Amino acid sequence: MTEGSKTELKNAQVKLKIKLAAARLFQEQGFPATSMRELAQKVGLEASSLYNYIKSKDELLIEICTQHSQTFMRGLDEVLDSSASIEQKLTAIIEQHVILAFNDPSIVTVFNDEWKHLPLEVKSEFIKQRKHYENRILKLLESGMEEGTFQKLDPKICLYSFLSALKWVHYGYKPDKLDPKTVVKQISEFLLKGLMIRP
Amino acid sequence: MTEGSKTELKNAQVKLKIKLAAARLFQEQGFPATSMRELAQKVGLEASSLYNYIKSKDELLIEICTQHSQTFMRGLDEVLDSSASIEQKLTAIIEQHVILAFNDPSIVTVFNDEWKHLPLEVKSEFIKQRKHYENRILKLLESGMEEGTFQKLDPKICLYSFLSALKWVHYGYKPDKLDPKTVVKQISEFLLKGLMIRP
DNA sequence: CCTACCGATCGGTAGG
DNA sequence: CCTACCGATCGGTAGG
Repeated sequence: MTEGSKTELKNAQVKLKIKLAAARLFQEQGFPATSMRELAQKVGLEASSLYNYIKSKDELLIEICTQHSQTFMRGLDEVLDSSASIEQKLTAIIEQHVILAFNDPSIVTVFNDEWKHLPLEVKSEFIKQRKHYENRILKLLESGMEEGTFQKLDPKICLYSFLSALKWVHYGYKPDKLDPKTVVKQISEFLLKGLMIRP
Repeated sequence: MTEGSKTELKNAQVKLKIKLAAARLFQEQGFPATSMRELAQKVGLEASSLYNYIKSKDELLIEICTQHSQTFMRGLDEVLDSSASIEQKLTAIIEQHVILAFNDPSIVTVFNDEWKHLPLEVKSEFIKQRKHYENRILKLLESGMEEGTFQKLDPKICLYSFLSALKWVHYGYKPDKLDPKTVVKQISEFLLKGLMIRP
């Protein structure tokens, strides 16, 4: 390993540290309300020194959002390409969301709430990706309705309600120390079988 | 009617106009990213003139959030005090959320997403109110489980999933021109009976 | 309701 | 990696 690549490695580590601190601040205060001075303080640098590791404040948001977007996409590929039943696939999608929300709550929050502050160009690409992601799950719901596994309801309303229902795990109020596995099981039961008791 | 009260009436109208424009901007860009210059332009004034009608930028956010909080609370009182069955009460809560989201999407979005920018004092009161609101619905879920209407699941997970599932109606992507009544019916079916078909 | 303006803070750069 | 600093913009006020 040359001296040069060692430096690059170190730089990448510092950049990662900056990115994680940024995710936490963006989560707590939102992207526009977070200043580079504040971020610098969190990682023990002066504001101007940050620019040795990153290009701009925007870059941080872009990398957080797009990396997470790719993680989601890859996870969805894996689930949909499997030979599992439709019901199993849907449970796997729930599991994927919950585990990501447990592991990286800050990043998931930024991904969910702060994408609207992306620069215009990147934002429209982000929306396109998300639309694509949603459409693939929509197809899954529709085929489940066709094959008689799922109730015949408005697929889009189901889709949005389904995805929204998963969007609380990453927030502060984790119910009393529940482990991810239990949460997955309970949410799956709630979404697949409904609140009302079965006759 | 005196001249003075006429002026007050006019002032109140302008203030309302400012508040609605603010809600729309806060929704689109978030509270910190919205400038008073921008808001002034939307209502056809100079930035400094806004301060004849409002005290501060914070005041706008405070009034939007607390007014909506009170609307929610009053609606919940009405539902819970009625003699309806638990199932009917839950449907009525869904209906309340959906109708508010259809009528005032901007205000609902600000209420949901921008409350974290409230001044510290007001914010903790806001969180307290919301907690109270959540607890009353939690009790409803728990009593439904006890009396055998609802599945016995973790009540808090149900509560959060239930409330989250209602949080997409106010966003841009209204599925193709659906009317509120249909949305209420579909969401209720989805949440109460679940995705899987009944045996 | 506007013009003129304030101090503070922003993201980011130059230069070393 | 820091000191020193830039132009731009912020929320808000004075005074009329």
